[in-house]
Amino acid sequence: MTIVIADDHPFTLQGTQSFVESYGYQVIATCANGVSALNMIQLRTPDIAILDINMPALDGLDVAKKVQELKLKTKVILLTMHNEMTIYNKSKEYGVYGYILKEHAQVELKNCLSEVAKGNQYASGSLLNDLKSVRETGTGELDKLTFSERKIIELIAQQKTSKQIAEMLFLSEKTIEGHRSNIIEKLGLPKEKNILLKWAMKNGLE
Amino acid sequence: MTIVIADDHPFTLQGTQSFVESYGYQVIATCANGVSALNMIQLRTPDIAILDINMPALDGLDVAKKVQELKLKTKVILLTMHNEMTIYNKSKEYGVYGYILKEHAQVELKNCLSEVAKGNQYASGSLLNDLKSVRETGTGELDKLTFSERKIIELIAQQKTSKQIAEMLFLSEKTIEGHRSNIIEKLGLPKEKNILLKWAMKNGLE
DNA sequence: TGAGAACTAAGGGGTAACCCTCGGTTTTTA
DNA sequence: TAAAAACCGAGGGTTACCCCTTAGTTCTCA
Repeated sequence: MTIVIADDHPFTLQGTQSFVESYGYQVIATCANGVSALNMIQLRTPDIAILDINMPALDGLDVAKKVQELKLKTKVILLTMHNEMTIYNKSKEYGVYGYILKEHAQVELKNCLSEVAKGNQYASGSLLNDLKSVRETGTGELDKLTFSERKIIELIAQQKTSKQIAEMLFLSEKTIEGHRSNIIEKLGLPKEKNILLKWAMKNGLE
Repeated sequence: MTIVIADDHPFTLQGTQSFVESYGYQVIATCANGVSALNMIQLRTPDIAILDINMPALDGLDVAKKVQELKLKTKVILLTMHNEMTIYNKSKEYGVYGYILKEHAQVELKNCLSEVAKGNQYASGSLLNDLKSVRETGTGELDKLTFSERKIIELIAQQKTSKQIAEMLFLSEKTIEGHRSNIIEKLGLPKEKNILLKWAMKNGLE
């Protein structure tokens, strides 16, 4: 089984490599960014590519997308610092085989590798717990909103005022204000000034 | 020369250790968090402690502060993902010997270690360049602010209102409002509602 | 020692985000 | 078909942020 690893932090790259090799897997290349990782994957089509999500220029998710588009047989495993629901959803969309938080990476990656080696998809247990808690408190709440409400909260996240949103959607400012109140109530947010702006920015809807 | 390393990401921890050891230095302990790092430093007083800044509970900066307070002879080197001026300033305050960005950690740490081994302070060249560029474009703008202004914008980023800030600092609400205006002017921000909140959240001051 | 910066504080004015209530229309769905 | 959502809009109110000006104190530094 051949493996390519990409991470922009040299230490993490080296650490990941030596860890993977300590379990007897063969690392055929390491890359410091997404572009060279993609090149290497196209050139050598390894069995597995372990990619950091946060890389300059082309990130791990972009590479996963490209791998899918190019119909390469390489299975992608993503490593990430942050457990964000949106990234997790996208990664499923791009046919990623594994998604691992760096915090509990040691055990996870070992299990993940052996599962992926068998051809199975892998979603780590602790990851699911983490994501569950994220869903309960955070971005997953968006499901409760209607279509127009979601459209509006996106514009709020883009720093638009009610007046601007009203103009863009050809509606009255008062209508937008009404929607705002409904959104706040549905999300169970506290009664504060700019609470929607804060929420939208915190939940990375930009 | 004895070395202790602390990082909450196992791969980075392992990578840093094997890197340091490859140059013939002796790593006597590795820690997954700041608390155990501090314990280890007090117990063994190594020559050098290489600490990640972003760790849960007690971060690298906190440990550096403690080391200084306890008058330990251990020299602290900080590793960081983000190049923030405020952290750099604080690290100087706490007598930190080295401050290195993980992006160009390999060469940097090598030089840094050999310099610190000689007893010299080390500030990396590329770091200075990075910090300069940061100052010109983004978060570095904080330098333009005075001490109290910086304190206030931090609280703004923590979602505090002027009233709350006033109570916390035992000042008049009007004083805080005055500071807000000064900050906006110094940062050259446009005249919009909540512009400071937006700026602080965007620039990750939480 | 005197100018300038920083810090403190006040008054007064504008706007936007939020709150509440009340109406109406359309679409969905039980 | 009737109730239930969703959608649209209005009036009236509170509050927080921002703007402007003025002004006294303290501190630093040339």
